Amino acid sequence: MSAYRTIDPATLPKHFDAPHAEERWDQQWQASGLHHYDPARPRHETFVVDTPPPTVSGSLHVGHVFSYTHTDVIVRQQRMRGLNIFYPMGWDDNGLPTERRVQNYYHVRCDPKLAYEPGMTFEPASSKVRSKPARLCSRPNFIEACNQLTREDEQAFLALWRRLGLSVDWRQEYGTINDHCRKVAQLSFLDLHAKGMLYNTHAPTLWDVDFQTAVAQAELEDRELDSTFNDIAFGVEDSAEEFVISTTRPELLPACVAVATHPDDPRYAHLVGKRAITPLFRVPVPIFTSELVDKEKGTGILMICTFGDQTDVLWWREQGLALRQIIGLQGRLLPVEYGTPGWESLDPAAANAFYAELAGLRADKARERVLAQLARPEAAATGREPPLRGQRAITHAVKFFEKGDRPLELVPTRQWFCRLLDRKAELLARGDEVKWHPAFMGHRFRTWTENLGLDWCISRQRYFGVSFPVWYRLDDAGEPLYDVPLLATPEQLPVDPTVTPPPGYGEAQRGQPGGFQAESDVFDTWFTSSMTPQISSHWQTDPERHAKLFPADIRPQAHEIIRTWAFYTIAKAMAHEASIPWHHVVISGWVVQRSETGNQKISKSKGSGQGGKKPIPPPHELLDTYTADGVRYWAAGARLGTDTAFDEKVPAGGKRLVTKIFNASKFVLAQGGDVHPVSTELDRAFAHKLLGVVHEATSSYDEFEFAPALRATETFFWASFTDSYLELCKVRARAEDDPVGRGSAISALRLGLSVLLRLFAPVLPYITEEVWSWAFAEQEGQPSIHKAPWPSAADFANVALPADPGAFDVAVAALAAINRAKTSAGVGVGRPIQRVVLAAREAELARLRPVLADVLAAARADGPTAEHVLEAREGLDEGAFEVAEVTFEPKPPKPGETAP
RNA sequence: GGGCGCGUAACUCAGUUGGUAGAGUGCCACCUUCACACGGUGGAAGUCACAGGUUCGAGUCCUGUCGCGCCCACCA
Repeated sequence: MSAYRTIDPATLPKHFDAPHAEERWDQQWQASGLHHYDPARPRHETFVVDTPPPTVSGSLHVGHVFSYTHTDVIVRQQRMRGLNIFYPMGWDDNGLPTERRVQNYYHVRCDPKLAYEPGMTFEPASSKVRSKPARLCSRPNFIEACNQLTREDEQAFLALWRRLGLSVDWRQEYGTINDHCRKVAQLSFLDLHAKGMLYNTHAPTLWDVDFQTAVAQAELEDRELDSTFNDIAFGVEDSAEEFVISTTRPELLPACVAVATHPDDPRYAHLVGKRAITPLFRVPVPIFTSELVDKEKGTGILMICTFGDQTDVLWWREQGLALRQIIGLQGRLLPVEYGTPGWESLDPAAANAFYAELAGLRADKARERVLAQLARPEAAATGREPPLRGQRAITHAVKFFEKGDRPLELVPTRQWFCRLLDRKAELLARGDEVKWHPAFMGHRFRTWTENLGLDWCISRQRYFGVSFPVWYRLDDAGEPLYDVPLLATPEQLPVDPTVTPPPGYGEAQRGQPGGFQAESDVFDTWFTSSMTPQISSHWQTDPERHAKLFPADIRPQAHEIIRTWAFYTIAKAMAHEASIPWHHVVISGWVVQRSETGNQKISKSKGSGQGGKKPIPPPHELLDTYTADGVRYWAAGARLGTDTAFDEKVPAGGKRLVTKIFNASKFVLAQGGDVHPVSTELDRAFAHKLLGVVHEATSSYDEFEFAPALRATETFFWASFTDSYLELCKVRARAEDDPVGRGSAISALRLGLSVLLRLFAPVLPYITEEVWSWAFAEQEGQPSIHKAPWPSAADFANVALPADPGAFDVAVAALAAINRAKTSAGVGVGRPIQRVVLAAREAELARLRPVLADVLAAARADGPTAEHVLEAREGLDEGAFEVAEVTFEPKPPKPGETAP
């Protein structure tokens, strides 16, 4: 007969040394290749994660820890199911956030006109340096600075991820600006172009005047601003009549090209077809009707300018209106001259005099100036009264670039677009094909797609990004021919067209008539990010790998980027391969901070500590205080898609759980003896109850819902395992005179601990691995718990069903009744009992008898002279036990004291 | 304006198909107990936002109202 191998608790530390264990196990896992993807195994045995590449902007916050833990918990559970895990990590290092951070950190600005300066170095800028103008550098130098800083930032992220225990296969690491990702993005461009989905055009585009770049619809953000409705009188051509329009943007008056009213509005019907005369500039503009005009808004008649909003663009196109662009790329009013073609005026001299006061001003300053002008009588288009007739304060939503500080303008520029509007139905169908967790998040995708109003603008006038693999031929006059772009060949990629000439051309022809000119724009970062599944699968470069990794299984992400990352990724997979990019989207909520005014998101850009409450500590402090397992416990407690208010009590509870696991494990594994099967009724009933928890946790994980699984496991662990079962079987586990009962208890304790450790392992990788290594690694022949089989009915195959599945709960209830009696008598639960009378209904007493010996032992009512009486009392509730009478042994004297 | 989610103990949150309201923290009392005082036992604490409805029975289903958050639309 074999005996259990035991541990000697004296050889273990008093408390779990989490920091050292975390470092030791992380190194062990890296060394053993535990997290490595095995390309030899087939697709159906593989679980593929399309990990979100975090934006490497330097600030790490608790929100990162939260959502990345979610993914890792899911991944670890899948690994224990025996699946071959593909879990990569990328760094989203290109794009505006990086440029902005580099500008601030090194106090530099990119000037694309400068020449590359080899050997230029970048140091963090001191406050002294910051007080001077920023250093200018060439585009290649600027990109070097970006690369330098992102490398540092990536190291900080990597260190955090490792400590948090993310079971990433670090061999699959990438940065979105690296050669591989640039190549995939450029291949995507070539494929979309070949499929006819791309076009470039010169048209009014959403433009950020600070960042000097176009932006896409998906990057818009509405902000409520205070504004003013200004009532301005217009004249009517060949008439003394006037009418009043309302506008929030009087500075666009010089760009007015038409006036519109509703077709059913009797107030202005007589004006339709005539020409209006603008005040100040006295420009005649057509008056027409449109269903889009709201009769109730303002005065019911409005001016159309190039361009105040999207509706202006629509009317401008439909009506073939004039283009009078006055807002320049930098957001200042451009010089114009009335009296020239396109700028007709009834009084060009006066118009030019007024406009001269405006030219060069920023839009906001121009607004004040125009309003001052409109208050002057000579501004009127007709009559003598000043045209400004009234002002009303309002608040209204204004479109901003989500990263920007000034309202967006609509400025005609040349941009590249990807056609999406004509494929909405297919996009919606793909969205339905994907399973969203939680399901209601699918609505966001649907709403966004249904309301899409613009094709995807994919070009950005920035520097640190992926280049277009495009050049344009120059005609004999040196003008670029945009309609027939020269494309790179796939073999050339990745390519920077500003450095490399197009196929068939020499560098000497750059910028020469008859030669070529590079496209200097870079891709929208989402153009690259939307390829993360293909970046990992090596789409178009490794078909075998691609087939094994695409589509992925899960896409974990946050809900605010459903319209960008999820949407564009679905669009790309649809366009390239008529496929979905992944089978499941798993959405994490936000970490929010409570405040008087409501909940605030812990923002990536703003950092924590908003809202006047105690700031949330940065991740490394949380890990120091609560250990990696404790912090993971906090994150794993949140249901998918649900926002969570950060409360330090929760990770503190996680740390407490870790300590409890440590101590309970020491106790269980210290119990030794000959091996016997689980046979005693109490042990069988305990095991049976645990099997129910296994089923519950497993079905939760089937839906990627780790929180209910953790909750069920934890509840059982505290209430049933440590507080109850350990107490109930403790005496028998040491009984020298009952080898069978003792062996049964020890087997059940070990089974319980083994199963519970494995149920906890995805959430608490460190403590579970630590305990596993003490005994189970050898016993089960599996060195790491993270590759041990996920608990199932197979673990209980050798445990016979209990005669009464509820016997365990009956025993717990009886013991609790005795504990109640001890507490109300003011004695400790460890005090031995002389005599106890336990009352319950006869049915309960019958169920108690098979487990009575364990209950009495746990209650210390099993001494040689102890008495117990079971008293049938039918008046009690079902399942209830009551102590009718109890007397205790006298308290033994403390050493040194004399007995009374 | 439309949609989605949320509203449960002082705080943070669970609550499966409708069947006597739960946990952790905090609070109170007691207990040194041979895994653990980073512990244990017990206790107090809720008009399940509000109002109707369906039902023998509603935190749960239906309708409406209020509050909070988010998504989308409007943006003259």
